[in-house]
Amino acid sequence: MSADRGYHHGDLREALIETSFALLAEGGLQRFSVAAVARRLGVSTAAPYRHFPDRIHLLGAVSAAAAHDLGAAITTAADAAGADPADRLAAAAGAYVRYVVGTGAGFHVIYAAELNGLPDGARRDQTRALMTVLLDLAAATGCASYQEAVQLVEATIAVAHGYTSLFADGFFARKSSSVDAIAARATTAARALTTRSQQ
Amino acid sequence: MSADRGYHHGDLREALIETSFALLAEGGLQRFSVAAVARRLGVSTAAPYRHFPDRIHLLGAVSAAAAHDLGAAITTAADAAGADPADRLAAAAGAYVRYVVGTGAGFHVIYAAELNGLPDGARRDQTRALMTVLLDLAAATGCASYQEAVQLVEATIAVAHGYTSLFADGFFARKSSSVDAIAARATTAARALTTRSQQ
DNA sequence: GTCTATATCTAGATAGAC
DNA sequence: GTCTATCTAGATATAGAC
Repeated sequence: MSADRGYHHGDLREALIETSFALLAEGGLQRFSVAAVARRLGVSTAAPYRHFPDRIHLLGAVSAAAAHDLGAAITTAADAAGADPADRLAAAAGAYVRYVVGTGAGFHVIYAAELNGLPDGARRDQTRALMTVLLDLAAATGCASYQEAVQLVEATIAVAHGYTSLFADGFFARKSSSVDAIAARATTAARALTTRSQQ
Repeated sequence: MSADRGYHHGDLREALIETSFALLAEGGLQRFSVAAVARRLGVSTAAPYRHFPDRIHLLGAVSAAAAHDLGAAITTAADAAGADPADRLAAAAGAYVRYVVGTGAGFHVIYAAELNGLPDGARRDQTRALMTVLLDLAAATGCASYQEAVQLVEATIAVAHGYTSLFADGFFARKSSSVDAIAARATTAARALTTRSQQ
């Protein structure tokens, strides 16, 4: 989902997906529009409809690509974090922040309710793989049950998504606003989720 | 911001604010529109403009009311949580989830970037008061500095906002989807943020 | 203070020319 | 495969009647 593409007039389909990421990163789903993507690429507003039947299918393709790339980013970050399972899961939160601030495509896009009816096999495979990556990281920390692993994943993503979303809304003070600073805080907060309670 | 209002034809201004909350709770900022609020109240789409010069000023009034009510909800929850400062701050996360799921008006609305230019004194006072409530709760846990308290507030809100926002996007499985269940998990996760690390 | 009517804008989506 | 042109729909906002 990130490899060898010719540029539009060559591969408009791939260019539409890439430019969708750029638009999402700048203005969120709020300001995303098929027309804006087309304008950004210098093609007519009708052109995208040769490649995607409607807006939802374009977002579905973005969702699939994001699930794939985010899963890869998380795996890479976990491996870089070393052997401790709790550190590896916490690193996933930091990777989430960095990926989503850069692309605008977090879980609110990947798992958007409006995509639920889409019979998109590629997307289904990528989202399942992403969830498997997360559940494996959570299970490795010593969860007693599948249910517990699910809830640990939810908590980790909630922390990461919360930081990302407040950051995107411009909530954090200027001086604390570097992506890396926010990612580091998300990692620290996520790490606390697996620390055995000991007051 | 929640007391004695006659109904529209009596107090349309107040009714517009209340109905804005209902719309935000149902569809988020995404689907909020002045026209939809008017329709819901059975008045013409022009009527709101007799009370607010434009959409932004209506959202500003919503922001002020939300900051006030959320601050009150957090104070109440903290007091109900008892004397332990860490429990009191964690309770704020649970109160945030319950309030924002019910009203749709979280920090992304209260501190929305599009409201930054608004010279709205009431809103400024309410948002400052809300932040003071949170900083006091954080400081009481034994923060070494103002900066540390700010970051603890940020982490607590990030957790709460993350849960809320994933919940609103329909991410959680059906069976785990009661507001109270999500609020409880947010409280637990927030509580972990102040637990002294001890592996 | 509210209504009807309207002007303007933007988005989604389609038809038909090239 | 892309363009021009166009239709529809919904939103913001204003003007003027009542």
